[in-house]
Amino acid sequence: MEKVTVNQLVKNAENYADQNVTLSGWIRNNRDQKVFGFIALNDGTHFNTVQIVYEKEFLNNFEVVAGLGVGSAVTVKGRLVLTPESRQPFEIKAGEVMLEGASPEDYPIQPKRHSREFLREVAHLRPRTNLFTAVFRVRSLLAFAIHQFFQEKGFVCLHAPIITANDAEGAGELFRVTNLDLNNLPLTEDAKVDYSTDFFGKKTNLTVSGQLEAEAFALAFKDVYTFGPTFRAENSNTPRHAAEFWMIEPEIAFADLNDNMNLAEEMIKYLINYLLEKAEPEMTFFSQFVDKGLQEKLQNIVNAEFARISYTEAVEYLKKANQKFEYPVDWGKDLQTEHERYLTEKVFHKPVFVSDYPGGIKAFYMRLNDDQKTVAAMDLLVPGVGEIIGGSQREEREDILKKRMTEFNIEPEELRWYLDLRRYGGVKHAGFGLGFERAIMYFTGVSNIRDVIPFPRTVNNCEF
RNA sequence: UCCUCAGUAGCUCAACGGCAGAGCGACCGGCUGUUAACCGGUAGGUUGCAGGUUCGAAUCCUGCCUGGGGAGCCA
Repeated sequence: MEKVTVNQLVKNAENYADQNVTLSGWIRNNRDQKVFGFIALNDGTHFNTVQIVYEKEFLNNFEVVAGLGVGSAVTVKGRLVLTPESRQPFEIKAGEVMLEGASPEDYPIQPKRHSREFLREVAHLRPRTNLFTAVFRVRSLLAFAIHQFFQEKGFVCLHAPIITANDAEGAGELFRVTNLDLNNLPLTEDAKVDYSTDFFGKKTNLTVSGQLEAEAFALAFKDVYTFGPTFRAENSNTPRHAAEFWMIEPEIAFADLNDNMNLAEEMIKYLINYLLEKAEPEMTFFSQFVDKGLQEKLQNIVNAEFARISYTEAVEYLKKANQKFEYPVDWGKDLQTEHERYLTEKVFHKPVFVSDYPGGIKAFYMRLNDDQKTVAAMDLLVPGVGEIIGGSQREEREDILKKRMTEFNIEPEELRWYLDLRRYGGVKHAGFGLGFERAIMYFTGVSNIRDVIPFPRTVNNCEF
């Protein structure tokens, strides 16, 4: 008898009609009556469950099976029957139901709606629910799609270091990496911690970005990307921030900000198309129960051209908006969340690139424009989630870069190797960072980052 | 970190100064096609923690803890 998965059955039910099959999975729901019952079985290979029909007449352990609780693992042998008249296209008439692992009555997941907050407390069990089975399959598919997109275009993937001594990026608070005895710290003569005796002989931390390393590789391979974990020790308490998250950071040489935006737009559309095609049941589920009409919205985004405006134009839009903002709009000040939301949700109703921000509010490595006031930066804002991409053309002129570093209180000698990239065959290049989780949120409609990370790490929370 | 709302049965919530309740889930029973099944019954509580006000506190006050939402930081 053939061992099959739910995925195989759903996709080729006709081929298995009236055949005997064996499948193993977990019980999502079990409804018994006097002499027969129904099990909704999910084996993890497909979003759907398969209905198992069991009858007292054909089972030697009917009472045991009828008493099996939600969450129990079973192996079922039975005949596949097409049921085109019923709600499900086919079902399994069980000849044998073998218990693999029982699930007692205190199993926390019930056949009913649970709050996201409760399910976060049972993060080890929540992948067995409809919502999370869908979210995490999409996360897996999306990770693959990202590699496929860049590999198809000939990009080289590099694994940027996770431990780094770069202390000069200014991208937020850092997690210190050390193996010093914290209860007995070695001190220097002036009573500071003596890092020279630490593992690396210097102060080190977890990476906040692989960009600087990616630039080095872009100036060898031309087009590269990183895809890895990133760590920020910010005390951020929002549905969009986590202490550990993943980023995709492409970096392209002989390219400017416009090439950069073209790449970002092409990538977003590729990823959406991939999900609409490869995650049909999951996307339909999100569209029905998480974010009404999601599929149609995403389809529209694929067909639309993303809006592109400069920061200066954005400020003009905001100033003539007949809407009261809590924070005043003024050229030179950073855009607030309410401003970004207005632009993408009220003005354009689609993703919008905002580019060429004032130099004072952006990072030191962004290329100074000819106006001497703005830098070649770009953010991609999307409805609902806000900023999912931040990028720029990098400053390739060593003298200007040095000057910018000084303005940001960064000692150029600390990033000697980074300046070398400009000294030896330096060319114009650009790149961006895509927040992987924010992309998942945008594509699924799930509004809290804690619900798109298997075991999320946030302030005061490192369970599991 | 700041602002704001909430914490009552396993889950979702009601009771808002006077006997702590419902729906769902669980358990027991019934039901010959159910599908978040249905019908009947049973069990289940230190009302987040500590203190205070009151004859009396889930309810009012203070502090703390935890969670949600908003803001900042950003991806």
